[in-house]
Amino acid sequence: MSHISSEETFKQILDLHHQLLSTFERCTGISASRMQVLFHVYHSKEISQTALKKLVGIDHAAITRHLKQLEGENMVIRRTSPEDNRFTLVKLSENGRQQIETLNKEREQFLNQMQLGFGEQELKQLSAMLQRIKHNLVQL
Amino acid sequence: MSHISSEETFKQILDLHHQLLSTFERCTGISASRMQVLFHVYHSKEISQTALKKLVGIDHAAITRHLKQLEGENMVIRRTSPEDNRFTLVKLSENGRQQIETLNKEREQFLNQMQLGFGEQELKQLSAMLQRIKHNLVQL
DNA sequence: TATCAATGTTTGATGAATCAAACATTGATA
DNA sequence: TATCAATGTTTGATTCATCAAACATTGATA
Repeated sequence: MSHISSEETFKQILDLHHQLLSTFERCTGISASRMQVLFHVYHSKEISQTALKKLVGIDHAAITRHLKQLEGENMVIRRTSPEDNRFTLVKLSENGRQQIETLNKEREQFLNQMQLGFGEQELKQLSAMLQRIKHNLVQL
Repeated sequence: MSHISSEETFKQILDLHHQLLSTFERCTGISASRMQVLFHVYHSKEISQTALKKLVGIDHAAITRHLKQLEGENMVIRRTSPEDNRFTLVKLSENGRQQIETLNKEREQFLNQMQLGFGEQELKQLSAMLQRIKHNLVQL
């Protein structure tokens, strides 16, 4: 039945989301969004918090909280931009640079296992379907 | 690139999850999990909290919290089972029965819009893919 | 020079889930 | 009858995100 089917899809996405996050954290020892923050800081050398918010896709307040905690754990260094004091710039600390190697490997392992058995075509197809659902929601 | 692709899928699921929950709440005025609780209570006439936890797929502590709030809003009635005092049974209140009609319509509308343009075959295919990803995670 | 709108960040509050511990109840067992 | 393991529920604490408000900074404008 069509209704059961769409409810099923909805539940599956919610459930998968939960599985993804908890499995990611179990495998890497760090939450997915915090890893995403570190990942982008690593790739950007130095980046502003507002740019991070756009890349990671979470609220600026959450970005600040994550970074302050990572700063406290000596993973990143933050400084106010001399060019514009509104901007807080972030880069990996020495300790952070050392730990990012392991974290990236674990992250990659997780992502590889997640898509195991999927061909490029299937991933594109899945991506397209998820995009269509998102587009449908915009109409509401 | 394969790695970019799998990261993309991951981000898409996280993003879609967020869009689904916030759009659902905007359309119905109630959170998705709370609606799920009401939906199952409605369909079961009377049900235990522990059965609800299994159907809705969230923690027993969260179930208790949702139900106590719904009880406070006069949506449900809870009682200890005379057969076994460990079980708390839940059913819709009179007020709840009246409101569930509207909520169900809004929920159905949301689900119909979510899957607009999807054929049965495509939904099955999407479902299968999400299932495969979940299965992959179990291996970690 | 003072004022204004916009931007970026920080902090408090809130909602929802999980985790853990505490408590009550049940049925089995010695 | 007392003890035990298992089950169900409740509550406190925690995590993470969003929302809102407050604050600092910037560049434009009068």
